[in-house]
Amino acid sequence: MKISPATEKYILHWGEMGARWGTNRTVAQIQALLYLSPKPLRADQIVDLLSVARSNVSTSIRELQSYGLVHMIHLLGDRRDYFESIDDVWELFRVIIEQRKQRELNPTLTMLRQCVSEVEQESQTDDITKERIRNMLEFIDSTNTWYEKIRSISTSTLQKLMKLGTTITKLVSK
Amino acid sequence: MKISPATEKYILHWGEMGARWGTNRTVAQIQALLYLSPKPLRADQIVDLLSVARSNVSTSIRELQSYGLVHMIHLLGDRRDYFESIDDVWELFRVIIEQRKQRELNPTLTMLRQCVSEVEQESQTDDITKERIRNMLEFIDSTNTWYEKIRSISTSTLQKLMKLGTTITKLVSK
DNA sequence: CGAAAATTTCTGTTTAAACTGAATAAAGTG
DNA sequence: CACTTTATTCAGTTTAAACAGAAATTTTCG
Repeated sequence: MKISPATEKYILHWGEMGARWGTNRTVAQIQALLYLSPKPLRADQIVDLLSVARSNVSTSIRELQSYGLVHMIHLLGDRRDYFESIDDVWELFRVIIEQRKQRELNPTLTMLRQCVSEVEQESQTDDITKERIRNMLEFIDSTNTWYEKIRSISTSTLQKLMKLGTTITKLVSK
Repeated sequence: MKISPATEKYILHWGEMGARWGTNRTVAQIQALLYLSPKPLRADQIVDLLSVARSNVSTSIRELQSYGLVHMIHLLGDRRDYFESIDDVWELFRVIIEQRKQRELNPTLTMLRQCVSEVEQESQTDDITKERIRNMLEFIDSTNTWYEKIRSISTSTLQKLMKLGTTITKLVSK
């Protein structure tokens, strides 16, 4: 089992991108590797393929599992853990959206609600500032409900929606 | 000029969140401060309000300007630079979307297209792997065109769209 | 129950980015 | 055209996260 040039390029790029999102390079590389792999992989195989420490693989996989992007499976007569990534890109998308909601939107919503209520008491705070906080709350709130809707939409509907384009605009604008 | 408890909470939270996205704490804090500020601020005021080094403010503002989130303005008879953030949340959203497209989607699209073409030559690569790369390309491609559409939609239409909910689903599913 | 295999936890090291303060440069002003 | 104010660049320091390797733990099986 070896990594081909094209798959290596994919994995390396994914690793760089992972750093832009919340995670680190190794976590993203492992996800990419598992996504591309036609069969589930063991931790020691990942160690060989990506040349990272066994301990690093262990913690990275845990992180991926906590995101719900990677699952552990077992084979009969083999007590070692095997791992596979979600392979449906639209399902991947849904899971990531859900995670971002949990880790970013929800805490921000809580904070903004507190700010809106606290800032009302503050006579020293400018009205414009108060309104901006309210506006941001309203926006994040919209984003939040949007996320919730996305999650519940079927893949085929999602596909159609994203490709629909400005057709939708006409339906809404009037 | 001072920061109130509620606005401080906002700024600190925003700083933490910024770290989850591409940027660092200070950059995000400055954006939050400028967003909340009813008047444009000078770099030295930001230094005082956030207690960071002058040089740090300089580089952070440059980053924010490069994103298109913050603009420099001048007042008559005052040669110092003043800065203000985009204050319309929907416009903020549009600008951020555009940036993410530029910095993440476009390079990834390029990489994926290369991978798809290169992987065809690779007889050692499993068909499943090849298909997964194609699927990812198709997905990122959809996301890309979706981004482009979002950018061109007016704020009021966007607001309606996001609040619409599953009504849309019915229109599409048949 | 003890040995072997497999995995996780822990500690110390490495690495990369963020940040500061000083030095430099640029832009007005008297 | 010196002098002051303001802004940027640069070099070194700090900080935080990623990572490796060793130690410890857990699991499985004879």
